[in-house]
Amino acid sequence: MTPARRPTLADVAKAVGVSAKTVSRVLNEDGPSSAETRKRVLAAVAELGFQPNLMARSIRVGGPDTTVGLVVPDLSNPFFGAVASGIEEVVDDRGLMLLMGSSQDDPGREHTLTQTFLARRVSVLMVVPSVGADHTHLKAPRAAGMPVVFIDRPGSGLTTDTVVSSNRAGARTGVARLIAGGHRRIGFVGDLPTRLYTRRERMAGYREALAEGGLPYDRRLVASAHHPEGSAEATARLLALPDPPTALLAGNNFMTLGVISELARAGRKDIAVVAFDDLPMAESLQPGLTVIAQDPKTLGVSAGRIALRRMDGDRSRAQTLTIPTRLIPRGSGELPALNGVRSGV
Amino acid sequence: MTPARRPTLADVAKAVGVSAKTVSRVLNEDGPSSAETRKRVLAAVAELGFQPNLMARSIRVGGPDTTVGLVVPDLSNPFFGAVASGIEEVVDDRGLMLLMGSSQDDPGREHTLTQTFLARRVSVLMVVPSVGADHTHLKAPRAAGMPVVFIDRPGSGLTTDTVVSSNRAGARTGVARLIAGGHRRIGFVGDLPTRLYTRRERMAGYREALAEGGLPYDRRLVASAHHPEGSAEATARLLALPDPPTALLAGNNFMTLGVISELARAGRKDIAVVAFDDLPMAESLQPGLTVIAQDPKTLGVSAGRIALRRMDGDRSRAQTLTIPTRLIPRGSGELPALNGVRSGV
DNA sequence: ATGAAAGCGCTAACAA
DNA sequence: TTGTTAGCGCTTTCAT
Repeated sequence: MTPARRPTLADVAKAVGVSAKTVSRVLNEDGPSSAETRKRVLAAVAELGFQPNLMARSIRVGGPDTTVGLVVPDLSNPFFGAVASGIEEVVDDRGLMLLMGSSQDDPGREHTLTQTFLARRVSVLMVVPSVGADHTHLKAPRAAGMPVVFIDRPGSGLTTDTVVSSNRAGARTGVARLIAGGHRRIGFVGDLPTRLYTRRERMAGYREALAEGGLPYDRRLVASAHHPEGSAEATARLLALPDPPTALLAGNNFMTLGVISELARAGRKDIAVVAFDDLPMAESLQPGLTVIAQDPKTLGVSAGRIALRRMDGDRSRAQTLTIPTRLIPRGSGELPALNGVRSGV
Repeated sequence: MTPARRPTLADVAKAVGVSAKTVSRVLNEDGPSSAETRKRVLAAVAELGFQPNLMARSIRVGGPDTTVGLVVPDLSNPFFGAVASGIEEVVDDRGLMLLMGSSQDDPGREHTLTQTFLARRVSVLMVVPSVGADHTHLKAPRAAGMPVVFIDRPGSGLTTDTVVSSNRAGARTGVARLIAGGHRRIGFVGDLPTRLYTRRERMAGYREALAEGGLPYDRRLVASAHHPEGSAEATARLLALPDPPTALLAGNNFMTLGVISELARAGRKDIAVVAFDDLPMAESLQPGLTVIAQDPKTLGVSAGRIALRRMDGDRSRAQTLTIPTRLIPRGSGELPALNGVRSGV
């Protein structure tokens, strides 16, 4: 059997015995219509299971689609899930939906995705830029009225609204805490690539704190990894140094998993840890994990608000909004520098 | 200044001095075109920053939109992020994108979302059904060729492809493990509402295991909560019973957070725990958390594969696919029933 | 209060 | 190899 064709406005019109325009009027509460016609039209709509074709509507009206295009590196990363949730919360009231795609942090994929979004005439484009991606192709659409917002990292080749976390200050605060606890050798386990904006900023904050504490920067105390497994290995290497760190800064949620896992495996309860990003069971670890919490939902909410303002005609200068991070002390960052006392300068 | 209008196919055609159809041919690699024209067309496209309007295309071609509509309860829940990621992985090759919306487990919102998706003519509709939601309105579109897949829970009022986890067997295996360890009083901390499919199934598995182990079902050992905080309180109540459980089954990831948090707070290392859903730091807890791991990504991948098969014309009977869960022993489920020996029958 | 005709941006079908 | 015409499903404009 051939599948039943989806009914169109014309089908409804024919069924009722009126013109298509009349049906359109009833459904959109456009011009006037008699109670009688209205009733019969609605009956036919229900009867036929008619669904107006929103694409056809968009075409005719000429306006943009009712979607927000969002490019994230990884759909399964809870951080970006929270961002998406924040965006949705804000744009939902305006009838906008989320069209999402993941770039895998690949500039090529990111470009393909943004092009597709443009072709789909999204109302708003939001991007978590990949390292090495260029965004010059977004200039014209933006000039034509489509808001573009960068999230979590600045974009390149386009000046537009941007929402990021206070990465540098957060890292500095966390490391300062460790220094205040007496630690003098503090390691940093960061993610890759090292050119990644958040990595660079957190690294910068780490170095600032060291400088402020009068501690030397020792590049041997800095390790990097892609995955939790790599992070665990990196942690092991750091602890095997002749003059090992007594405290660690974990650079993001994945790095933290590796650091914690290795410390647990090695039974090293003496190593202080401050971690970037809060994690679900952080407070149930022993000791509890001291974190620099980001606020991904607020990143999304802010991005959404800015976009709506732009859609409402705000033509002011592009702004960069920095969402504060928050140090949550839970124990692991408050461990005294016992080893530090022994092996320090 | 009035924003520049986005260029259309006609604009490109005029700029090059050819017909619209020729431009269309070049861009879609439809019929033949001379190398010369092709070059000039592409130049003009780049020059004007032309982006074909995909919605107009869809309308003309008559086919569905190139999107997969996905309704999940909560975008920020990593479980559904993983599901989404699995779907995307599969449908990406076919040029399909994810259009997502969250229902907050509200049947009304779910209905609105699915209606919007229908109006947008999504190629595929995937839904994690809310308790109490009805899906009869999806019958016609499905008959008209739009695949509908239920994920994680069965839908209602529509027979269609469904992908779920082996909730019952998983729970049974987990509880059997505890019984094998000598536990005779085993509590269950489940989520709400109790009518939720996954909750019911896991509860059923819990009871099956008790029965198989020759243990009585004691409803006082069953507690429920919405949030981790509630789960923590529920756990405390269970442990305060005159004849308290010596082991607990945590019903999902949020419940687990509460259980673990309360046990840590109370310093109860003697309570055995098996938890539904794996969690990032489960192995770093002390003892490591024994879990019944679901495979949300595979849920998504399977749903995607089924949908593609349907799009390719598969008209076979609707199938229900059950994705296995996997018990991962890490210590917390292997604790001996010390209290059980003392206070058991 | 309702309808007829034109057109949104694009492509199928048929010429040339 | 290229162009012309018509039409997707809807809404705008202008009549009636």
